[in-house]
Amino acid sequence: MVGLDDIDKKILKAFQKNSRTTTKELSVDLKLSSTPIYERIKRLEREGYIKDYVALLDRDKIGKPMLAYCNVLLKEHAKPFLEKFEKDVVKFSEVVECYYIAGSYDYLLRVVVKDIAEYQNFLVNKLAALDNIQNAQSMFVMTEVKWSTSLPID
Amino acid sequence: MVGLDDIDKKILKAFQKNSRTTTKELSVDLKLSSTPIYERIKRLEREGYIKDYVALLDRDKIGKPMLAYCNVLLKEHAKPFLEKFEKDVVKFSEVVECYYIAGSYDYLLRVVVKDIAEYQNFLVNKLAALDNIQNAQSMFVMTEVKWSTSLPID
DNA sequence: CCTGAAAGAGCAGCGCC
DNA sequence: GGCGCTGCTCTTTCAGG
Repeated sequence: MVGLDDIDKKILKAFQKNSRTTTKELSVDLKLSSTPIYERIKRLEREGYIKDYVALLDRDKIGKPMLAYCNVLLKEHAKPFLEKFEKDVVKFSEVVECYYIAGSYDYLLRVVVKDIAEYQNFLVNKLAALDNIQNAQSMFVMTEVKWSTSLPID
Repeated sequence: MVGLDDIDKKILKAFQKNSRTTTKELSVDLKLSSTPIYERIKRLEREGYIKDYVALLDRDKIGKPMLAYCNVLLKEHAKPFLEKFEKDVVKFSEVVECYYIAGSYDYLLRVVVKDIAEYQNFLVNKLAALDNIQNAQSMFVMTEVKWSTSLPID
């Protein structure tokens, strides 16, 4: 992590928790005026340390309380088959994350749905409807013990 | 998802993509003045639809390019054992997410680290150092095919 | 539940150290 | 690098339909 001093790191840590933190607040905490804070933030955005500012919503509140992870094993593993699967799977709105993984399966999906019926519909009519699916194993989340978009900053 | 009309949903969708969207921009898109937009946003915050505003950072840039999911199986499954494990695991800064799951394992962890060495240190000196760990199976992410904090809003 | 205006707060640019 | 000033934009409030 070359190119970041302690002040940059503190700005990033603060923004990971709450991106509405004002330059004024930061300038008090970090004992600087707001100009250098402002310029550091702009630099962090420009150089790509900060990718996005987003609102995090409550799954229960917006009617998608069910969360599952789904391990997918393909039949064919040549590159065109992987690309086809990836192209198809990213289109499903239920799939909010998809990873190509090393391990006993090929892909890991994070799937957000309303209920069991919607999950089953996803599995049967969408995922399994793709060709090249060998096997899909679902892990239903019972408890979200920890969830954070904050990355560790040493 | 009772209690949300189309305008609310559009605000939430916009904010999931970019929380810096101004009430002014929204007021143009949604053909309203900024007052109702503002009041709707405040209501969505107050009622908990919007949980947080955060900055999303680039893992590579901040020096944590390696991502793994780790399935954990415990030895003992009585409630006090689960609670003990959860209490311990949330303390690890590498573990950014932890789910109690139904399936062949007990927990699924999202682990963010610098490299293999840091992962091994996590696995051997932190996770396996807890008592009650029966087995831990790692899935290393090779490609992040899709990643989004945006939830589907019907 | 909305509009429009007006005050308040924070951002962004500039000259100087 | 950082400071302080200044204009500008967006947020927030409020009177009125």
